[in-house]
Amino acid sequence: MNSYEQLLREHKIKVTPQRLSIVEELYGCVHMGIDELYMAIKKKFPSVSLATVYKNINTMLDNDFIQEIKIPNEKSKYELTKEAHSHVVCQECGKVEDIMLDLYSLSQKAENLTHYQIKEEALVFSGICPNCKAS
Amino acid sequence: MNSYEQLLREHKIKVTPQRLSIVEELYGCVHMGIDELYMAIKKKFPSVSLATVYKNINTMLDNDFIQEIKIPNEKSKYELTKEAHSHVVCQECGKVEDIMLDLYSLSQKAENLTHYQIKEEALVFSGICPNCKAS
DNA sequence: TTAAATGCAAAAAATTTGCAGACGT
DNA sequence: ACGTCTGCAAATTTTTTGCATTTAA
Repeated sequence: MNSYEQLLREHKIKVTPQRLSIVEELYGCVHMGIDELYMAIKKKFPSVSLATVYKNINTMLDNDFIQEIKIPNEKSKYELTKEAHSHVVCQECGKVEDIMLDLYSLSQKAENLTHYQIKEEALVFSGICPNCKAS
Repeated sequence: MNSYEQLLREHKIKVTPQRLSIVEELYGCVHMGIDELYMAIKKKFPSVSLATVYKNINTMLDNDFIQEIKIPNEKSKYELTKEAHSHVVCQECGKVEDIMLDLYSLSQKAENLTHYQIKEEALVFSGICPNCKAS
């Protein structure tokens, strides 16, 4: 049993070839949108249906196996769930990168200012990546 | 000429009753989704069409008159453009509040870590608002 | 007067659902 | 064997577009 299977089982998600393809695609800090994912999977798995991708994305979201990243002015992308982190997205090419930042004190400030009980934070920086800066 | 008209003109947006309704609804740190907005406007303006609301939202986004707020697990809401700020959203009732936080040093860190040139930041805290905590 | 906005209906895009057959456990 | 997943098609939902008419400047 390979590690992708293991990952799925740990989240109580039944292992199917289609689901394994999704994990393969997203493994290793990869961020993809539904269409990207669909087309990528279709290459190795031509019979896959878009509906199946949607269903599996929803299952995986429900089981906290993947996360949706909502990006200003762009469509959402998805990633495998890992420790909380923030994102940097390139406004030119759309590339997304993970970034570890300590948001604790900000979160504290937010609680003090609003009296909400803060449970999570979503932080997305937008800018220009080194590649796009060069060209 | 009232202040809503003025606001629109400052952003080079032609003044129409439908657009004035949108401004009235959003004025004063109000955050609303498309449907909410549509239904609110329909009350004072029964003939308004959903297509018009979409078109106007898009025009206003293009002209930087309003901003879209992408919220985890929820539909987007819109607000009048003002100085950069962050948001706190209640996971129970969906209420959104503005919050001023200094993200400068975080943004610097993000630049140092990723070598992106950061242009903007979107920060949304999710939690439970004081009202919902009480009940 | 002229370009742009409106409302409607239709079209397109995005997402979900129902179901028969296939598959995982 | 049982319940779940898949693929397909159809149904919804969301958003955009085309066009005739009205309206703002």
